[in-house]
Amino acid sequence: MRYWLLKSEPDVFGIDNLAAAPQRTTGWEGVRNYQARNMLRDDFRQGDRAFFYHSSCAVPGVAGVVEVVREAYPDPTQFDATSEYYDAGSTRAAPRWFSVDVQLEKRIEPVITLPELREHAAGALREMLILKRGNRLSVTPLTAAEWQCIVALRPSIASSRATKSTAGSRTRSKKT
DNA sequence: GCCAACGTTGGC
DNA sequence: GCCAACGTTGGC
Repeated sequence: MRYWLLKSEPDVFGIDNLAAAPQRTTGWEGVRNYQARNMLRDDFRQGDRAFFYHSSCAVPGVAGVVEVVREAYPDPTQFDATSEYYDAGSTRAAPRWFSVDVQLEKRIEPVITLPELREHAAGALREMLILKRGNRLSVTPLTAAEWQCIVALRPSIASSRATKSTAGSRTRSKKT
């Protein structure tokens, strides 16, 4: 199982929207960056977990934990001429963009803020992409160690579900 | 609103 | 294939 961080602007779609969605599940649509696309399409697996991160807002930070409940399928918005994500250059026969479905597992309250994450920028989160200058990728991988570090910042997260054993699992760090 | 950083585009 | 211009992202 792998770990991820998914960025979203709460003004567009935030943790409140996800909590209110049917089955607390949403398609992760609108990703239009090839590096991010490749991860969604090739690397996301059912059962992977991700942090839901609020960006471009008053309090940037980690607002929830989600689980990947459906692996990659063509992002429907690329075919919708009325969507801001429409891509006239993509076809159903050879779709260019992909989505996965994620389900809200647990809100994180209060949000783990960016300054709080930065407190660990010299330690456990030293390689965390989102803390690096200029990183703009909306989909980034996390190592198991990074995930554990962040989870440990809010003891309430651990109690959200029966702890799955992660013994023996490995998280591959991906070149980006 | 500012600005740094990055990805994409397009001329050559 | 180079690279400057441009648009976007995202924190502040």
